[in-house]
Amino acid sequence: MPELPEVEVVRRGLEKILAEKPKIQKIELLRPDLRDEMPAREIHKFEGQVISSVERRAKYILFCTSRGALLSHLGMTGTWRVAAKGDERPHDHIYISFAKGLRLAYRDPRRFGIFDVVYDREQHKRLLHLGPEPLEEAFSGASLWRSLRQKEVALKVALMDQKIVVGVGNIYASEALFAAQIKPQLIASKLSLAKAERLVQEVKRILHLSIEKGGSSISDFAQATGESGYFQNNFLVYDRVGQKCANCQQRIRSFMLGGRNTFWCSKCQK
DNA sequence: CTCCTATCCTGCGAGC
DNA sequence: TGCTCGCAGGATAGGA
Repeated sequence: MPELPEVEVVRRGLEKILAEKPKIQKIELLRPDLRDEMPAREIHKFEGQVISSVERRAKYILFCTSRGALLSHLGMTGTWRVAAKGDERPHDHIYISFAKGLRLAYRDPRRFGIFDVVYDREQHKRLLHLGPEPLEEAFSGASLWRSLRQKEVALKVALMDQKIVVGVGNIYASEALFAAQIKPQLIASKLSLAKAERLVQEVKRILHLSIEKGGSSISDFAQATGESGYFQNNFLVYDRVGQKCANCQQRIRSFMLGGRNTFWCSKCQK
């Protein structure tokens, strides 16, 4: 489900919920594994710790304490919510309990998510090889262009490669390429510097706009606070096969690229 | 190395 | 209506 905007919106929701820096009373793992086995022994060491901040790196959420952090990745279907006593649902896999009956629940039907501990952010294997944050200045047209020079894959595939830039998934890759009027199947190394500048500008604009709209609520995505997002109403190509392009009379088309459905306008995107 | 494919898992909607 | 099939926001192991 979640690409950078959705993860950032969830992070902000959790930050608000945990604003008073509560102490973790109890962590319950309702099963041993999500995508991977969870390090139960290490996770339970966080009981008694205070969550001092909720941070994000790429599509990962970090519940930070003075002794390290709990790392959460939402996979395709992961959600965090406040679950009062009695509010248990199928596919709830983790409960984190605090004082005053506050309890966070992690629910993830497909279990593609990750829950792990991080002591050294520079060393953790999931964080080690990540590319730049798209909303930071280090991610520029020039930097993207440089990192694509040797890439002989389709531009959309490269844009979704977390070593090139983090946080951009299947929806925002299609949307950004449409906005920049570049065809998804263009070989990445063939992208001109000028087009790279344009693409970076559109990636940043779209991600910012989506965060502002609360992310995209397709299927059952919701913020940690339970509200839904509205950016799905701004999709111009994603999941719009057969509908008219916003710029021309052409119908939006789709095809598989790197195993992922890819949406584009063959007239606008060159 | 780089690139591509299959795979993990459940739910849901399309089509018969 | 009820069934089967294919596909869904991600990431990675393993083969070419």
